[in-house]
Amino acid sequence: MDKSIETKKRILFAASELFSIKSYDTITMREIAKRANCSHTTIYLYYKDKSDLLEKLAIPPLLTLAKRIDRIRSRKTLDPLGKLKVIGRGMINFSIENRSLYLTYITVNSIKVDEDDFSSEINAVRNSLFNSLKKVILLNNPYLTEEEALKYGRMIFFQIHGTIMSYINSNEEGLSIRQRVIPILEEALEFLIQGILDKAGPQIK
Amino acid sequence: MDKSIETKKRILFAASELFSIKSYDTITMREIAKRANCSHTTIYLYYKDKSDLLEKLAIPPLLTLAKRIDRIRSRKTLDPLGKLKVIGRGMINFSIENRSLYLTYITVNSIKVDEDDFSSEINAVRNSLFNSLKKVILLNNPYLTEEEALKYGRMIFFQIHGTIMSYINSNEEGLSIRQRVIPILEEALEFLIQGILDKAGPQIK
Amino acid sequence: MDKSIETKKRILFAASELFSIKSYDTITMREIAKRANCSHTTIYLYYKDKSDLLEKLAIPPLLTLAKRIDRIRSRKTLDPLGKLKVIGRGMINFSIENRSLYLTYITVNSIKVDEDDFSSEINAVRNSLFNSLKKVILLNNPYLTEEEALKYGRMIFFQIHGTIMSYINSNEEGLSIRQRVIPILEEALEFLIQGILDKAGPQIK
Amino acid sequence: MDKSIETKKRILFAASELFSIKSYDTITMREIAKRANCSHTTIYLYYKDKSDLLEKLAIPPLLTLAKRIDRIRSRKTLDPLGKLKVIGRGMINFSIENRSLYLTYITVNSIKVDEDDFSSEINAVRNSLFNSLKKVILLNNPYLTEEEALKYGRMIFFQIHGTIMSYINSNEEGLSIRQRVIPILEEALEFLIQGILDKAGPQIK
DNA sequence: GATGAATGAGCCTTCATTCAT
DNA sequence: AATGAATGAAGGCTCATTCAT
Repeated sequence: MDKSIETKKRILFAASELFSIKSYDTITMREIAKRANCSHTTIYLYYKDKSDLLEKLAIPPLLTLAKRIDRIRSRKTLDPLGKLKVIGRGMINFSIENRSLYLTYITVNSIKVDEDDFSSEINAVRNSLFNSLKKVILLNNPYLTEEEALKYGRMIFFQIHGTIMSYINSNEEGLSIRQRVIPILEEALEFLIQGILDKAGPQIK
Repeated sequence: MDKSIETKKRILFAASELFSIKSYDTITMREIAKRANCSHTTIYLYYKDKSDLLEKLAIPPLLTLAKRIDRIRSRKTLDPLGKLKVIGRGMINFSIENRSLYLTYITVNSIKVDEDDFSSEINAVRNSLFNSLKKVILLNNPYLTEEEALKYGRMIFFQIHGTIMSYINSNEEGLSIRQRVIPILEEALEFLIQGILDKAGPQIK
Repeated sequence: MDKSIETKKRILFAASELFSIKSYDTITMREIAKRANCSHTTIYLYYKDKSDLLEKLAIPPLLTLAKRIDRIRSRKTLDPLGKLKVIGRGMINFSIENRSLYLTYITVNSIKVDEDDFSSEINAVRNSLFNSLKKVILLNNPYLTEEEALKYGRMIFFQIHGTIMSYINSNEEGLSIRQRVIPILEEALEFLIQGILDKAGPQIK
Repeated sequence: MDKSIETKKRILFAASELFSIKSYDTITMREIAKRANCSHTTIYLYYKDKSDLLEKLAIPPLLTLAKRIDRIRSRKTLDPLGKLKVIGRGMINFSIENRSLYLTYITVNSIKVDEDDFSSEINAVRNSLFNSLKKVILLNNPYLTEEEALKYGRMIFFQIHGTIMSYINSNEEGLSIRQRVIPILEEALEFLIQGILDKAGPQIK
């Protein structure tokens, strides 16, 4: 019983390691098995098939990210802009640690999109992510209409997403990416928030 | 003669359509052929192999885009911010028209990067694109150091890129995308440029 | 009219050149066409298909060889052993000039053997060749029974054939082959004929 | 375990059968598989690829033959000519039993000769075979120079080789071949050895 | 609980061959 | 008389997946 659980974990871990450096299509079951130190047939004991394995793999980190963002949002010691920066950094870190999963969530490229279970789950998480972003925007400028909040939520997301996409498929080291990219993102967030404050909240004054 | 050219085009178009929704590895020659309404062997009449097809597919539109941006940059009747907005709109239009390819250029996902010919060509164009962006930034704020210009060039690019990536894999209509996305992008560009002016050029005042 | 014949010839020549350096399977119609400076479809104007081309190609040289051997056999200025040597040399030359045809005749490997027309024609020629050999043996020792003549004909043929097979698939230069191989063959023929004289014709004495 | 070994053998056998009647290029993996009563993919379970299969196929029997010849050479109860005859018979038997492979060794037809591992191994064995032959010749006439021994070694080999080549691609029964061919070969060997003795060793007298 | 054995589907590519001009 | 366009069949090979133990 114990052993079985351990094997299952080893497989998941091996797969996640691989998914973090290679894309879905280029990963083979045998490769995963090798890393997990078991036969490739053993994988089928625990996972229906390759895409099942990916789902199982993908959901938890996504949830983690969503939770993490939520937690940041409600942290009291941070000012609204600070929160946004931390979130941005969090997403960058996440994208680096889960390189090819990130792509998977956003560009549902490789996964059969017709498997509703999965894409709906993923969509749920994605939406919760958007929502968090929107809420933080509202924290920054509480006078925004719902519509404006949505719009600026997207704007911010686009900036973060674009940043991430610029390296997501490269082989660059995580550290090097962070050093290069985080300062740019933080400054961009400052600018954007400033713009949002200036333009959309004259009444604050 | 006529017919042959037409077939070649059909193949190219089919491939580009597919490349717009799937990654290199998951696209098969037979799939392309089916879409192009010809036999998969016919493809080999016009393209050496799969990777050749991709190259042929990618380079020309990229060049067009680069040229277009360059032309905008040197237009005299536009103020610097206006130029940036036009460029942003241009890239969005391009990404919609070549939904297919945009991904390919930026996320060199699938292509064996060790094939120098290709990646160098693509990189060249990509760099010229970056450069144009940088130059327009400098037009907006001539007091920037080279380094700052580079940094803000990237920042702007990330915003545009992120915007584009948000729909590039969807099936949404071009018009609908434009309506939804261009206002956000233009406002974002305003904010960013404003930030760049405020922060990096206090001496202007 | 003229032109057509010329094209046909060019094709045949190109094919024969190729067959002399490569094996049937590795030669492609396009390759032949290229060498013949015409389209590969043109070949089908003159030859039913690839194997037809080979047949047309194979018979004449074989006939030539058979005739040549016959002529040698009836040359008056040569003693019987001399004739055999000249024949041996002739076969070696032939095998060098028609490297891959030689193989084809003897090891009917590549050609569909069920095409009776061809194999029968080839067999006919092959038999006439054997016959010539037998007759020369009889010239050397007229006291042989028919059966013995057949047997020694084979023996001689085996020696020649084995010699040829030793280089037929190599890339060695014709000249080098000749220098290396002809002396051995001639001496072998001497020995064999001597043996045939000694043993099978004591009555001559 | 047992089963796997059996399958592997079946594949090897099927391949060898095919190699005995067709050339490397014309044999397909699927064809082998059909004969071996398994899927063509199964072959890849046991052999890296087509050429690997051929290697595995070729080396062992060749080694066996080389050893066998060596053993004959050093047998004390046989006179030199007798040894040669036994060797000749051995090679004929071998070629009949491995009809399949004989061609492969000698006419390295099909194998990419640039794969050094393989051709070197095969060449090694082939050379050892030649050497054995040479040594037996020297046993017959110890007064030969090294060069002469080499030359006569070849001569003998050509006779044997030619004999074998004459039936190697036929469907004739082993027994029938032996009856037809061995007497001829033995007599040929007698003649050749006699010639070698007469001519190359006058000093013996 | 785990695995070795086996397979079918499918991929890229080549080639002889036919069709239409 | 000749050719460019197009194709089906086939080949080597890989991979996810199933079966039997």
